[in-house]
Amino acid sequence: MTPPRGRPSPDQPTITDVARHAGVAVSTVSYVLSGKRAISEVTRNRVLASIRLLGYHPHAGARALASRRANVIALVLPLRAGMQVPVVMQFAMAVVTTARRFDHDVLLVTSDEGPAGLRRVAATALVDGVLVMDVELDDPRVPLLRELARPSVLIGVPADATGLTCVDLDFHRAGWACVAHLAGLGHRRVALLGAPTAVYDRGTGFAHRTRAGVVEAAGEHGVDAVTLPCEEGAVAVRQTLTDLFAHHPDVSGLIVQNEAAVGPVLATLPALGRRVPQDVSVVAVCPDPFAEQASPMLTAVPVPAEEIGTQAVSLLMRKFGDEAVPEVTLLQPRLTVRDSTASPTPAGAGR
Amino acid sequence: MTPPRGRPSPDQPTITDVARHAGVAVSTVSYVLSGKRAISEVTRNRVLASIRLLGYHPHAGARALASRRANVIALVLPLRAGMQVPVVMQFAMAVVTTARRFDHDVLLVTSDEGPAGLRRVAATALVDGVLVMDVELDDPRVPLLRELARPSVLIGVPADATGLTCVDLDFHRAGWACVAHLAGLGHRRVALLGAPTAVYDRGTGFAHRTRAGVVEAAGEHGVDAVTLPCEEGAVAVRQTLTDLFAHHPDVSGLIVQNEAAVGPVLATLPALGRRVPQDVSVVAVCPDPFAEQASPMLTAVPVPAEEIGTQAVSLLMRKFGDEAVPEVTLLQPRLTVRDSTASPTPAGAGR
DNA sequence: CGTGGCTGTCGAAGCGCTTCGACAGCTCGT
DNA sequence: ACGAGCTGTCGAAGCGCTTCGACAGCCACG
Repeated sequence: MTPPRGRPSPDQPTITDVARHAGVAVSTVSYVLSGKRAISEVTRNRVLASIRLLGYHPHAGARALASRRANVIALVLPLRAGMQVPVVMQFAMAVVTTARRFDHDVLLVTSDEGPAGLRRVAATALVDGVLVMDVELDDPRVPLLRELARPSVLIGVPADATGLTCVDLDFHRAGWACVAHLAGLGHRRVALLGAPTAVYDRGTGFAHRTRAGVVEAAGEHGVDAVTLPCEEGAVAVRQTLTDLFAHHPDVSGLIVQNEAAVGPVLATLPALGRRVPQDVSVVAVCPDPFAEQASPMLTAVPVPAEEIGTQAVSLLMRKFGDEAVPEVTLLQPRLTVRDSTASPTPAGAGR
Repeated sequence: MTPPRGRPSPDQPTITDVARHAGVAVSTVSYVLSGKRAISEVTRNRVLASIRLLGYHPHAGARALASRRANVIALVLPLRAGMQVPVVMQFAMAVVTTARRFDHDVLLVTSDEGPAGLRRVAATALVDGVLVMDVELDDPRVPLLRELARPSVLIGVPADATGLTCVDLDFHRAGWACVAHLAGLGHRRVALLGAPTAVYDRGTGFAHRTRAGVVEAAGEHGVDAVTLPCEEGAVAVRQTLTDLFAHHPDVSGLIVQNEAAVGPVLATLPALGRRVPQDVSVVAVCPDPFAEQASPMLTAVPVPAEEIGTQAVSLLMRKFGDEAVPEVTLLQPRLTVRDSTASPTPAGAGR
């Protein structure tokens, strides 16, 4: 008997309702809201009062249609869970928060939709611009981004960045700084426990760059550096460390860039008879909270996920405003010294 | 000399362009796309060919305006980083993936916008419905959700769920199952290492429910259960465990529900002279990957983040279709036995 | 052979908003 | 006292799409 779905609520008020209620033209209401033309104090107040009273909110679709701006940006995140999850999350939050400050919303897109996902959201004008995270050195989305009608900002730097806008931590320098720190303490043999093999194979920039930085710094400082991938999970980490010390018993400095491995590494070393930092020093490349919650607290180069997110959004907004922006923005790493690094002890060194 | 921004690209094609190119009416193109009216095979093919040829994509805003459906849902996620980050991520990914299967996109909203954020996205018709995660027992957003014109689904169950749609793991039973498992193995004294204090204070449902389940099961099985909050970080965990064993030296079963604490707990116990599982059995409530990567592999009640996400989206879609859905959907926990639990050894028990 | 019911297509009326050009009143400078 | 130049407001024309009612042509039935 009752209709399938009554409309008990007298539908959301539209700008027309507001105009009628305030006794002005629709366009006047629009100008009050956008501020694009001068409106007298009294009229503005009358309109604002009506807006509040009626509980008016402009319809996003209509606005997007008429103004050709959706006020939404897309954020493309890697779905591959496990790895660097906290960083991704932290980053995402920074993006949303910053976007809101610019009066934009954020549409979440997963990497596994691939280039098609990008094309879809861009072509349908669902979003005004795109933020792509976890860009690989030779990423299939890069050419697409170049020809896309909408601005984009990449997190991570592909092999060829011409015509793009990229933001990232300078991982090369980060790796470099870790080695420099250890070398400065007197360590002569260090090892990089890097990302999982799959990450290197994928051609992920930050993994390769860190390694390159480590190798370069090792050369400059005259220390031996062995670099090896490191899978996730306590068992895998233990295996990796065991192997490492079997082949290189005199490694006294460890650089860990896989945040998922940080905990297990710290847990495993004592079990292997190596104390931190007396027998082996550990430097991590990971978010600060991680480093501070570890025991001992870790000397680390923090990954400034938040700052990267903020920067990325800001750059995108500047592009919306047709400003010219640099192709590559690399944030400088700062190494924070905590309790996990020390000069090698003679005993440790003599092992 | 050049105009501020030339329009070298001949603007995206519109439905009108497609219609003209295919020699049909605009409405015909629309019907081909929506399938809401019968279109002859030959016309459809002609239209589809034109669409492909011109690279046409319907304008999301226009579509939303005319059809009153944005095909976007909002996902409200807690910003509080640290805690259960992987679960949140896993969940978010499941939501996006499932939403895409229903041809919807996902707008990311942070909890810290509070009720205002919800109101905004709902009132502007930016989204058709809302998914709210991390709902507290007495959540300020709940009343708003009740009166909102758009459907919503909550992850987590507030104190009063009438008129709402909620999905969650049955944490009460999860806690219950952990105790039952330990009791079955012969443990007589168990402890719950719960969420951080702040989480209980916030009135977060799952924390309270798990504890209640633990307490109830303890009563039924005649075992002693002590429950205590547990902060994050290796140091805090060590402290908590030390205190625990100081006051309750004969606890032989541990239930850990704070996933961030799982690693540290496993690392700390041996250091405290308790082997797992010989001296103390450990059951976790955490995502499966975590449990499997730990060493030893953990007996655990997995948090089915993915299934919850999928369910939540499905329920929301059903509500879009005006279907009736249950107010509360509780997923049943399944306890997976691995290597971290065993019967207490006489020696261990006699401690 | 007329009539009723399909099927496939069209045209037009919006959806709610932005923006452009027009223009009524004013205020000034002369 | 008069036009120039402001200021503040209005009306109307879209933006690109969906959807409703109309209707031409066709088949089949009695």
